[in-house]
Order: sequence, then structure tokens, then C-alpha cells
Amino acid sequence: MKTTPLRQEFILHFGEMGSRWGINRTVGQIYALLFLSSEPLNAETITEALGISRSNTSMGLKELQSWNLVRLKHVPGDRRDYFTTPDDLWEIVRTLVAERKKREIDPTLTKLRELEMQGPAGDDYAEARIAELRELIEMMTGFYAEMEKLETERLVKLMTLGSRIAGLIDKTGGMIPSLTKRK
Amino acid sequence: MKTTPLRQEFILHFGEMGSRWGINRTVGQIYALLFLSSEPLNAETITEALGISRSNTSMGLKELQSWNLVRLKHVPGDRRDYFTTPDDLWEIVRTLVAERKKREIDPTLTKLRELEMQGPAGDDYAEARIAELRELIEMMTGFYAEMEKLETERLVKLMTLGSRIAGLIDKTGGMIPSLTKRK
DNA sequence: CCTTCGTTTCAGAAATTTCTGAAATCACTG
DNA sequence: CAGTGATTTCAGAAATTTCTGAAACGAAGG
Repeated sequence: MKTTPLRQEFILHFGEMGSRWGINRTVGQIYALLFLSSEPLNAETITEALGISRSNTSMGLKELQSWNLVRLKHVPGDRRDYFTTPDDLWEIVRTLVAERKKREIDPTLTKLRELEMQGPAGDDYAEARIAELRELIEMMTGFYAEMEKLETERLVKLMTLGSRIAGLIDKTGGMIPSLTKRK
Repeated sequence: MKTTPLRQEFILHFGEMGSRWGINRTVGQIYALLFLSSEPLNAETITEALGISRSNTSMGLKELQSWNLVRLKHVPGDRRDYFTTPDDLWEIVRTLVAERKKREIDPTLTKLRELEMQGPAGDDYAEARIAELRELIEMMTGFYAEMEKLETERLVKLMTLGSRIAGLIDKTGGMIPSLTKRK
């Protein structure tokens, strides 16, 4: 396991960014290490490469597995678990977005619907604001669901349309008036 | 400052979600309170409504200001500062996305470019992976830049196109081959 | 069914983040 | 330019999160 200065710096950066991304330093570092590694690594190797405790590695890997961000591999004749990240970066992005949505958006959408269910609370302003927020989140998650369905090639085409995007949507499609009326 | 049960629950939810969103509980609660309030609130009112210390309110508001998520208002004949959230939810979303990009994506993009600048490090796999990651992030931020330019009405149209989105991009536009080739 | 190798769990230690109260600062007003 | 009210700063306290080492667990292989 050579750790070149290039890798080192990349790994440290991911560690530092970890907290901003809602994971901790160790998890960020483990992920970075796996990301740059062409072959799968086992927990012992990771532990040594990062200079952390064995149990910390175990917890970090568990966390990454809960995010579906690592794949478990088995080497024939070796009982240890080996881990990798997917080769396909788009797969990684899709997973990341899906998981963040699940953790950061869905619980709130559920809560907003719940609050609306509880019926009129005699607080018109708050009720209106909550309804409006719920509508907006629903619109965005609906859009996301469509994007998610696209195969990667189409997604790339869409993303590289550049300024032609604006032109695409001139004459087409419906809208939700209540969300566009605000001044 | 009436705090109805509806508001209360909304505020508590935003407080709990705070940590997942990369802000802390207090900041989440302050934002939720302001979001549901039709009139601007001053720091003292916020402090009382949330049962926190005055200094905590001050720090929370500072944080929200650094995110550009609150607006400062002044009531004539009152020297205290009053705070609100924008009426327009789309403005809020735009701000949120822009700030998160600035904090979570841009530093990494900069770092990746920096690493590539340092020239060949004799570590082909890592270098290729880093270049690929940088390309992908650039594509996504480029797409984001286009979306950001759209006026809200077009954005809403685009988002509500539903399954017609897939059809839109059949025959159009270029792509970056290196990013679509992977199996 | 014991041994060995590998992994996970968990209680406490260490580090970090958040929150508070007191003091400092700032900015109008008389 | 003193006095008052509003806001910010900041050092330490409290709370939370992360990390570790030791022990528990699990699953082949003999």
C-alpha cells in the first residue's frame, strides 16, 4: 500500500471536508483512500494507512456501508473482507444524492405532511407557509425522480446542453401557479 | 409572539434536522421561527420564543447572516435589528444551494485542480481518478450555473415537465465522451 | 468442539462543538 | 461627551461526537 504525497493530500482534504459533508473525518479519509485505490483494501490495511485504531476503521466502514458508498469484495482463499468504491463515478453520485435526499429531505417532507394532516390550527400564516414549502419540496423531489430515471448517457447530454437549456423550455409543459405567482 | 403548537412542532423539527443539514440546533430553530413569522422579529423576541440565551441568539443570527438566509429590517423609531426570511421560497432555495455549493463543492474543486497542477506524481491510477472526479464536478457545476440563470418561471416549467424531460434530450447536444464510456 | 483469525461492540477517554453569562463594544440621545 | 439601550465577543461550562482498547462475538479449519 504505497501512499504517495498526492494520495496523502487528497485523503487529508476529504478528511477535513468530512464535517461539512455530514460525515466525520475518519469516514472521509477511509472513503478517499478507497476511492484512489485500484484494488480493494481490507480493514487492517486501511487502519495502517490512516494511522487510526482498528475499531475506528470498523465503525467507519460500517457507516460507509450504511450510505451504500462501498462495495464488499472477497478474495479467494482469504477470509478477510475487502472494500472498494464503484468504478463508475456516476454511480457514486447517484448513490450520494439518493442517500442525502433520504436523510435530509424525506424526513422533513414527511413531517410537513403530518403537520398538515393535523388539520387547521387557526394559524393561517404558518399553515400557508408550510403548505407552500411542502409543494416546493414535492416539485423538487419529483424533478429529481425524473432525473434519476435517466440513463447516464442522457443525463450527461442534458448537463452539457449549456445555454440551450433555457431554449428547451419555452413553449412546453405545465406549471404550478401557486408557486410562480410570488412577486 | 404567539407560538402555536403547529409552530412549535415545526421549529423543533428544524432544530433536530439542523445537524443533518450542517447547522446546529439553535440555528435551525431560529430559522424555522423566522420562516413562520409574518413580521420581522428582533433578537430579544427570538431569545424568549426559543428559551435560549441572548448570546446564543446573537451567534445564531450571525451564522444565518453568513449564509445569506435572513434579511435585516429596521422598524422606524426602534433601534433594534429585526430579521426576516424572504417571502419568495425560490429565493431561499437558490441561496441555500449557492451557499452549499460554495462550502461543500468549491473548496474540493479548487483542491483537485491544485493537485493536478502539481504535475505528474508517478501515480497513474490516482491521477486518473482525480482528473475524472474533477471533470464530473465541473460538469455538474456548469449545469448548475445554467439552471441558476433561469428565471423562476422557466425553472418551474422545467421541473414540472415530468416524463417529457427524457424526450427533450434525444437528439440534442454534445457530451464529454470520457465520462460516458464507463461500463 | 476447541483454536485461530477476523470483525464488531461497547464503555470510557479525548476531542470538538455548542451554549451561557459576564464583560466589552457600539451607537444613538439628550 | 456622559448615559442608556442594544449587540457582540469571549472564556469557560455543558453537551455531543468521535475515537480507542479491551472484551465479546463469529465463523471456518482442524
